[in-house]
Amino acid sequence: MPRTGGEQRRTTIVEEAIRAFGREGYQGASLDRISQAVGIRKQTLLYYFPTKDDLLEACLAAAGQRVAEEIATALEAPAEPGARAERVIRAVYALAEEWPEFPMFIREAGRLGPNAFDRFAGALDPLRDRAIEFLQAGMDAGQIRKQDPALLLFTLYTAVIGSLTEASVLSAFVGADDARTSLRRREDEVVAFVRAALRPPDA
Amino acid sequence: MPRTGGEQRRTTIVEEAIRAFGREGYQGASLDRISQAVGIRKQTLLYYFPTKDDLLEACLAAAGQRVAEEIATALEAPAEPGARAERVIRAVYALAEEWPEFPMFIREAGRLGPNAFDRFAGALDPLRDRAIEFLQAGMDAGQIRKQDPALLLFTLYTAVIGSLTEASVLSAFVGADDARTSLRRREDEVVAFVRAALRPPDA
DNA sequence: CGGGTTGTCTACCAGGTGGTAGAGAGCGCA
DNA sequence: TGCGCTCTCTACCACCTGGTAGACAACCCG
Repeated sequence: MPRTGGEQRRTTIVEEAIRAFGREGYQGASLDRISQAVGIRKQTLLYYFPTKDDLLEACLAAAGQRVAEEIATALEAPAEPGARAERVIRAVYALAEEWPEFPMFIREAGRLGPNAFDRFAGALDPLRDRAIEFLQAGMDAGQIRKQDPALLLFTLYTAVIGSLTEASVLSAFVGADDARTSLRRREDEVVAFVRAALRPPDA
Repeated sequence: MPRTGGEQRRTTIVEEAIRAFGREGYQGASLDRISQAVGIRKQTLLYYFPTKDDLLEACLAAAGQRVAEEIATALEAPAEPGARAERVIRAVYALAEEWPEFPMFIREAGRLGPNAFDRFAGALDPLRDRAIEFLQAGMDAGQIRKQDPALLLFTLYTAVIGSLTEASVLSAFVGADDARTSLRRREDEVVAFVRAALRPPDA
């Protein structure tokens, strides 16, 4: 009954939907449960987003925009390649700490096929181009191990997202050891891993 | 009508179910479509696996066993740490080439929570222990960058599985460039990445 | 005050889901 | 031959899914 009104409601729905899609997957999440989490009826949700796919679209766009903002902020200060990569990773981890389902949702976006992922990655296109140029420059200057910069970026992406989303695997690997499975430990680990992987052979 | 009989049918169903679960996710895959792919009615499938969860269980066990075999074979010959890691990665990639839905299914196992993943990883427990001992020994001998071996193994896992399963992401990063997105290219990339990440700082 | 727009609801539906009940066909074995 | 077991099927069900239709209420603006 209470009328919250337009834009606020939309963003609340999108946030809750990202949580649900991240936790249960796109197919697994139901409009009924999402709307219940928001505190409205399913038909109210369908008033804002006429189909489930429309809702997904809005989530992808919102997530892409949010991630792009965080990364852009992290890249503001200039730095040496390794430090720059580290700053981006830590920004993504900070986002994941504040919003645990976020990385899972991004992974789900990848799972849903290129179309879905493009809708997410649209906002990140300029950042990707910057990253590739930057990696290439680092390689030319001998600061980064030489190889295809786009593929390197891809592998970096998978390592970071994987370390954020494969919590079940982690607990199977090291046991339910809180001190070792904590986000902070994983963050430091993946930062060290990436720094080592970027290092040129003679450094 | 044709009676194929017991064990053969079971394995056929499990193979097809792994494909379906990998492609569409556990929730997204339906017993109806799986049985149709096998060429039987849903109720015949339910005769072999009384519930969908029973079917999942069988898939997890079969997948774990298969992966354990491949890795064990790849580890038969002794080798220097980097080469050993490379051999394991190439073995997993060979399996993925022969059976594309396989890595996706493994990732889905991780997504379904620790319980599900443990059922998959049970067969891999001894290998994990071997891997950790091996990494530790390599660190002690100065052949591998020093850090928590269990966490390192986890990060290696995420990098390899990620590079195998995030195909949509890859095409968004480098475009639909077949030559660059090919399995072979990704394989070489991730091998180089891992070798670099394992290298000790002074090598 | 009054009419239109915006927002939220109840009621309902067709189709797909995992799962049950039980009939019958083919087989091995006495 | 005939009994019993294994296997596969048809028929069915309760439930949940995404989505439609339309009533009704609150707000803004003249």
